[in-house]
Amino acid sequence: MSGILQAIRESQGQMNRKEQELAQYVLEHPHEAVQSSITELADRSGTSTATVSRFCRNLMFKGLSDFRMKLGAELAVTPTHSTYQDIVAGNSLHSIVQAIEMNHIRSISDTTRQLDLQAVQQAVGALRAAKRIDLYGVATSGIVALDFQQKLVRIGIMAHYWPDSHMQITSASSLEEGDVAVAISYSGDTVETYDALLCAKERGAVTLSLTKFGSNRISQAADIRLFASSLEEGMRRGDMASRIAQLHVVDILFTALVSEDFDDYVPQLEQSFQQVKKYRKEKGR
Amino acid sequence: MSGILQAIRESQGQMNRKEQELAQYVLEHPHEAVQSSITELADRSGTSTATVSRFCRNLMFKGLSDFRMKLGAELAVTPTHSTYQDIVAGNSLHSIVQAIEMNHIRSISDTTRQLDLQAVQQAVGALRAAKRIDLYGVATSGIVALDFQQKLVRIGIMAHYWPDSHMQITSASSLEEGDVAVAISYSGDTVETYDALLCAKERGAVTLSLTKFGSNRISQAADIRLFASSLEEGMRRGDMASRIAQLHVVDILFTALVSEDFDDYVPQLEQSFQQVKKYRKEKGR
DNA sequence: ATATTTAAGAAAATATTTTTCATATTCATA
DNA sequence: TATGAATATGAAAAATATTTTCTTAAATAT
Repeated sequence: MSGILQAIRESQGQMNRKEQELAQYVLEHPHEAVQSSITELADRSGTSTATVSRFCRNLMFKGLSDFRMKLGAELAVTPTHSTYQDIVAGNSLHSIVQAIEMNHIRSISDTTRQLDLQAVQQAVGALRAAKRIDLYGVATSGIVALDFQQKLVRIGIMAHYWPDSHMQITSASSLEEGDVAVAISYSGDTVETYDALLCAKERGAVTLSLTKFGSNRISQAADIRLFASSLEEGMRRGDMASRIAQLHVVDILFTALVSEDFDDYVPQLEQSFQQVKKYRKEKGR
Repeated sequence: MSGILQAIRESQGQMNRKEQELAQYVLEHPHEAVQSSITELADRSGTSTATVSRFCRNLMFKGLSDFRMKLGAELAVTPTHSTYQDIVAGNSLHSIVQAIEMNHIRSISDTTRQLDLQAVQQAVGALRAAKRIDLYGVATSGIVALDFQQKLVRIGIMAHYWPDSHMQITSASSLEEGDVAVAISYSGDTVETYDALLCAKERGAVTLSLTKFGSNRISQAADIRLFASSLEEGMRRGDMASRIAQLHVVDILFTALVSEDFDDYVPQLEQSFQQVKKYRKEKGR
């Protein structure tokens, strides 16, 4: 099942009654949904145009056309890698390997399909302009934050990540106007991460979120929202693919950043690489 | 090139002057074209909305939205270029996104292709049998190690990762026979990681390596060798894909481990998930 | 039981797309 | 070269589609 449909299914429970009905219709007839106009969609799902419009906004799309475009793109993807596989007891090693490969590849391409390039562009602009960048996240998302920090530091950007969530807030509280705070959370509901982001926002920092698709507190609070698609519910087995998808987005951000200031950053990257190498050599081995 | 773009190029010669100009714009900026409204498209291509509308009908689409939908769907299909893409200065955001997607997907499937299932099986056996598991790695590979540690701890396995490489050796020196030491290093040459692995080996631990493909000191020293493929290119820009590939292998190991002892581990996973949730709830939000 | 909040559709306001229509341009022919 | 027919094109009108506002109904809290 597609990342967007999966996201709809996951958040269906939190929706209003009519939106649930609409969600149901979309889940059952995704192809019709992508092709019909708002009136048709409203009629067929037994709702109203207003509800359809709100439904799309609530899912964090820019509107119906945006929803259509992105779902359409996802549905178009070749059915070779199409269905996410679940992993259960006593699977053969071979089937496990295949399932994981499929899930990872799928979540990377789903994430790419629904990526909002304008939001990416904005994010890159903000990151470039920032004097300082703070990263927030815990557990699996903390690892993604740490990864991003490493990359940023390597090109000489002052980026901070504290594994301790109190320190995350402490750090947020010293941000200044124009700095950037990046909140990473699969669910988009992690309390600690949300708090740190709010604090950063109060300080006047530009806030950026990287969460799963759909509506959630963290992305709602953020100025710039990025989404990583993933499949599974509830983060139990799920954070494997979601983490890969998040790292994928981090790589895109980072590469775009480097690409924009190629002449500044690439020598930096090269230098940090060489310095580490040299330091290690001198230690005598 | 996509079928629709190809068709446009082929019939471009027979078009009216303004439609040719529009066709040119679409050929040069297909992604902008699918996203913009008719007014934007008319403006950017230096034509009028009437021309845009007619253009679509002339190409036998039902209208602009139909054209958008179908071109969008075509563009969405991942181009299956088999070669890794390099990222250079001033790339368009879109080409960056495509290149990264391609590289990541490619490195995941390459890694899967060359994975030695017997080695994986041995690794899983050793990990299951271990009283304690030590993980070694620095920088990007340290993140992979940390990720693996988190996963193992979640199913109740005593796994250690120290970001400090002296502590890695310290930890290694207290391993015992039958414990497992996992060394993660893209190059396979990282001094600190190598030292920790050697130390673990001396203590009688089963040693496991996760490195790039080919011969390198760390994998030579290890009892069980796993390889993650990636771009060659010396680790500077390459470590994006290599890290994804390494995490992919980690996921395979972890899933295989869980799958073998499903009834023990899955409740553990579930419990650790619920405990975190409960603890967070109690904090009152 | 009453106030307050929330949900949802009708209708109004916007925005988008298509069609019509008037004009400009090209091309063939005398 | 002049003339008329055919075609191309954009402005504006008409038709559609989408979003927002406003009102009422329903749910929830006080």
